[in-house]
Amino acid sequence: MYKICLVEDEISLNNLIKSYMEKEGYDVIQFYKGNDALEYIGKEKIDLWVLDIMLGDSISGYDLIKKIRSLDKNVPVIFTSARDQDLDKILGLELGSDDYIAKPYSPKELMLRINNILKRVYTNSSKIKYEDYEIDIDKRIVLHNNKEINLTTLEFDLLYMFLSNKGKSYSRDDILNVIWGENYFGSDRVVDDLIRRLRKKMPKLNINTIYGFGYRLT
Amino acid sequence: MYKICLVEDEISLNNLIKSYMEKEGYDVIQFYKGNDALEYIGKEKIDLWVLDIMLGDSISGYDLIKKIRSLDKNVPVIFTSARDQDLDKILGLELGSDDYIAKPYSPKELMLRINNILKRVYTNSSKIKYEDYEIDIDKRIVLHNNKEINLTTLEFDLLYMFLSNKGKSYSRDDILNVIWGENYFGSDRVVDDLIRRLRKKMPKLNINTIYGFGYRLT
DNA sequence: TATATTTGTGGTAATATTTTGATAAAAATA
DNA sequence: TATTTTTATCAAAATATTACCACAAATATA
Repeated sequence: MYKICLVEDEISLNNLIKSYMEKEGYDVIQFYKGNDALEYIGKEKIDLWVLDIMLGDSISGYDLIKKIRSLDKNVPVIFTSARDQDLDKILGLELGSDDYIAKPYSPKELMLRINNILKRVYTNSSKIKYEDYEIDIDKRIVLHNNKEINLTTLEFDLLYMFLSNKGKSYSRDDILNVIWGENYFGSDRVVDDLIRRLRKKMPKLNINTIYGFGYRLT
Repeated sequence: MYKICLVEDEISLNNLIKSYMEKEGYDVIQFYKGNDALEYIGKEKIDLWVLDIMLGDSISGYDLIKKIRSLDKNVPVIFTSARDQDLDKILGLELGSDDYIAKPYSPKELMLRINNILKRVYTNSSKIKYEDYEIDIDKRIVLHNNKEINLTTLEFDLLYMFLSNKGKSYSRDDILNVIWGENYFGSDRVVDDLIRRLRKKMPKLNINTIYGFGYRLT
């Protein structure tokens, strides 16, 4: 069950939205005052925030998002506001904010957004297709005919490196730097073996060997 | 400044994505309807298209891509879709430098893809043309009539040396230093043979022999 | 802590590339 | 033109690189 924290100073609107949310099966924490919300941040794990920007209070939605982001860079946040300038400002400073909605809005519209975002963030994510493979970057899963191929961390990192720049040739050093990091000083034979393991698990992957240089995915 | 054309019929998603794009500094043309987009194609130069496949309209993403490709074979296109089958179909018909992202996606992920593609296609364009040859430095491949010519590491390095300073004359020692490095002390006859091999694989390359000195590409 | 999984290592086999050395061809020189 | 010097060509030999595997070490998991 998702836990949503709702911060809205218009009491009747706040209560109305809360009951909609509960009807959808969400667990709702509600605040009417920015101050109370500010104190609450970090106390419990929240799956989604709905923040009004103007809170008729010394604390605004801006202050809240700052504290939220300092603790969690990814949790989705929906802003609501009556003024377009506020939304522009939020978009200017936020890349993590997943949505905004202008007031006045219909509760139904808000609920649609909430459902979408929760689905997007928590259940679905970005996929890449290659041959018969379906690679889910966020979940770090590879499917082949709907069957999961179990890749280790290094194997997945390597795959991702190849996919993020299809066709590019990587030298052994490039690969060592990307996968093992700058301060790895072991043998570069590990690259060969990692390549071998990835090839074995994903035979349809077209990994070319560039003799004397490195590898590339075509 | 890159110009992106966004075609998406979900109005709120369209607007959200548009503001993300604008925040990244892109110039955005947005369409909610396939028909409007179809009419627009060709009117202005677009650097990247983001097309939803299902447009809830008589016109679909397929129709758009067809017209786009008839005018420009290379412009990058990102497709979005809620259905895997759609992506499969697109994969079947499209070979360009495209990308696909399944709905629902996070705006951040889409932005990452966009940034990557634009960088790859426009700034990081490491392609050099010479006669019928197309040399891609990053990929370390050479194409001739879209067919790959397989060069070894030394051969490619030599080619790259010539291309990075077209017309310059290189002595054998120059070449030994660049390709084999300072601490190679074998015979300089190896240069001849490497030249021979490169000439054989790329006959249209105009490598002149400078009697008593070395070689140059004209 | 015990167990399972993942990652690194070293050796060998398999491959691909480069060098060598011999000879032919071309260019310069006298 | 004859001679010398330099370059082109080729294939076999030498070398370098990569694939593969089994096991050890390290790391994560229960």
